[in-house]
Order: sequence, then structure tokens, then C-alpha cells
Amino acid sequence: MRYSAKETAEKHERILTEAARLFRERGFAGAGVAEIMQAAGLTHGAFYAHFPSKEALASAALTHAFEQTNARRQADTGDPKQAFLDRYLSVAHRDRPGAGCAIAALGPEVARDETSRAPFTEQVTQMIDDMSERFTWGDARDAAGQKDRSRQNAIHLLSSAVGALILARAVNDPELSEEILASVRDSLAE
Amino acid sequence: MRYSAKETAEKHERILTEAARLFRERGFAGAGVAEIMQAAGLTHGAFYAHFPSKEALASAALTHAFEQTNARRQADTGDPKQAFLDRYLSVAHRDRPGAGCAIAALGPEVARDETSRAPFTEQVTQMIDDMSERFTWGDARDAAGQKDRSRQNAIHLLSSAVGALILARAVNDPELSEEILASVRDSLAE
DNA sequence: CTTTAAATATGACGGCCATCATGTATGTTC
DNA sequence: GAACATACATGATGGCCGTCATATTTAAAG
Repeated sequence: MRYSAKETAEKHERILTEAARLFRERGFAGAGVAEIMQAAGLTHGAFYAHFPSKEALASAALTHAFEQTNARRQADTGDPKQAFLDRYLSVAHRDRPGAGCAIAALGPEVARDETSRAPFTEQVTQMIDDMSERFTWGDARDAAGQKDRSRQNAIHLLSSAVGALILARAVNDPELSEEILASVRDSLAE
Repeated sequence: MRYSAKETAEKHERILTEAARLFRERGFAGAGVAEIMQAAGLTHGAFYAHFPSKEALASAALTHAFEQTNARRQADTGDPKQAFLDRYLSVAHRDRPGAGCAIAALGPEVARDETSRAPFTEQVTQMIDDMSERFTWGDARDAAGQKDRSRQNAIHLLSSAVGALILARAVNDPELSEEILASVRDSLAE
């Protein structure tokens, strides 16, 4: 049967949302089309009415995941940098990859999937620009070098956070895992 | 036919080596048993004479990859920290994941594969201990806090390097990719 | 109101992949 | 030297997965 435009749009959104979650939880290769469609409350056959291929879905879901976490970052109160660090390097974030950073969940897989590299690059560029502008960086220098320094700091902070989260998730030992989160949090807050 | 113990051991080693390479290049899910065996010069059926399952191979290949890169780190000359940064955050390392750091290539997948988490943890623990001891850290404090501070610094450095390499690989734009490597290299060398 | 187009469910197809079965030849062991 | 054990190749099997075909139903278009 044919459904109303509103209904269809809602289902499209559900597919995207569930895909963004499942891909982050299990990886692009680990989450199947049928599983995603079932999570969205549909059957597998309907998929190709919404996306031309799984690859295209991966690309769209990646952007969707970034937008979700971007919105959270924009909604932070208080010192933006500290708020980011506290949230990103938390046990809660470590334990819920499906709702968290797409870089930490899918980075290496994106590197191997040519189609998703473009949206990934766009989102990372935005993140770096945003953090570079909005975060306050301790080491003020001359006005000329200020901007470049902020950018370098933002890149370093993002890299550190991503690496720490990946390590904290992969490691088996809860003590070590929390030590990693705390160490990088402390190092970056200085 | 039955082969000599020496021959068999060599083939076993070849399987491990090719698996360590292919898994880093394509991920655990992306590299198949048949492809690995072919790369090792054998057919797929012989696999189960060497490993009980693909999962067991993944675990063993992960350790093998760590040992390969550990050996390179131990062989570095000059300032160990600087040598590590120069090598780890190089374009050459970025472009050859199959010969590079297992954390950056497989970290998120390890987090989802319970079997490989134990060897991963062991290797990361060793890396942190080694870097904590052998690298020279600029900010000398009181002797009491010295050890903990080295450890925190080592964890931060490793996290930053891993995150930067993953970002540099996933990003589409060569300029941005090299900027990420250079930024984190400069930040950590200070 | 009629016609058209589209979103969905069901089901099928083909390919890939991990694993296992079997036969065989040959080191290894006693 | 005879019996045994084993590493290998070939081939089969069963399952999963992405994609497509078809029928159905109904919103949308005219």
C-alpha cells in the first residue's frame, strides 16, 4: 500500500536513526540491512524504497550520527571545552557507543570505505572549526599566531579524545579503562 | 602428505603474518579465511590444521601485529619519544595500515570481539609501561609524583597518536590529513 | 472519479564465507 | 621397516546477507 508523505518521512528517519545506532554498535560490516529494517519496524524488502544501497545508507547514517552528537555539543552549558571533555571521556560514553562519537566507533572502517570518507571529512572539518573557535585555549600568544594555535590545539584535543575512547573501549581491564579516560581528561584540562 | 616440522612451522608463521597484515588492511570482518590462506600460499582447507577458528586466528594475529611494531619501537635510535612520534605520525605509516599500529587499525573492532580483548589489553599495558619508562618527559616534578605523571603522559601520548592516525586515515582531504599528523606531532613534541 | 505512482511485505536468488568431511601422501615414531 | 599421525588439497554444506521481483494497497495527481 502507499503511505502518506508524513508517514514515509517518519519511517525514513527511523531507518536512519536505527542505522546510525547499529552501525556504531556493530560496525558497518557487522550490522545487516534486515536487522536495521527490523529495528525500524519494517521488513527488509522496503529498504530499497528508501536507499539505493547499503553503502548509501552507511554514508547517510554516518552524517546522521555526527549531527546527533554535534547537537549535544552545541547544547552544552558552561565552559564548552570542559563540558566536552567530561562528556566525551566519561564511562557512560564509553559504554554506549551506539549513541556516541562516530569517529571512535567507525573511524578505521570509514578509512576503508571510499563512499563514506567525504561526509566524514566534512563533519570532522566542522568539528575542528567549531572547537577551534568556541573552546578557550590556555596558552595565549601573539594575535597573529593565535588562530593557528587554536586550530592545532583543537586537532590535538580531538585526536586525544578519540584515541582515549577507543583504547578505553577495547581494553579488558576496567581499572585500566578508567585510568585511560581520567589520564587524558586530566592532561587536556590543564 | 605430511610435512616436516620445520616446514609446518614456517607455514604457520606465514599464515600469522599474512593474517596480521590483511586484518589490519581490511578489518577482522573484511578479511576472509580463504584470502588469508591464499596469501600464505595454501588453500583454505588447511586452515583448521593450524587454528581452531577464525576468531582464534584474529586473536593470535593481533598479538603478532603488536610484536611486529613493538620490535620496531625497540630498535629506534636517538630520543625514543621523538623517534616514535616521527614514525607513528608519518605519511608512510598512514598509508600502510597493514604494516602499522594494530590499535589504530583494529581498535573499535577489538572492542566488539570479546576474544581479542585480552591479548589487546596485555599488549597495550606493555606499551604504556614501556613508553612510560623509556620516554623522557619534559615536566619533571617531585620524585613522588614522577612515576604517576610519566604514566599519565604516556597514556596521553599514545591516545593522541592513535586518534590522530585514525583521523588522518579516514579523512578525504590530503591537506587536512597531513595537518592532523603535523599538529599532533608538534603538540606532543613540545 | 480515474489513473498513476509509490511504499510495503513476502519471497526468492546468487554470492560469499566459515567450517567440516574425506582422501592422500609422507614425516615421525616405535 | 611398519604403523601411525598429520598437514594438506579438494570439495561440500549450511548459513547469512545484499539485492531484486512481484503483488498489494492506497495516497496523490489530474
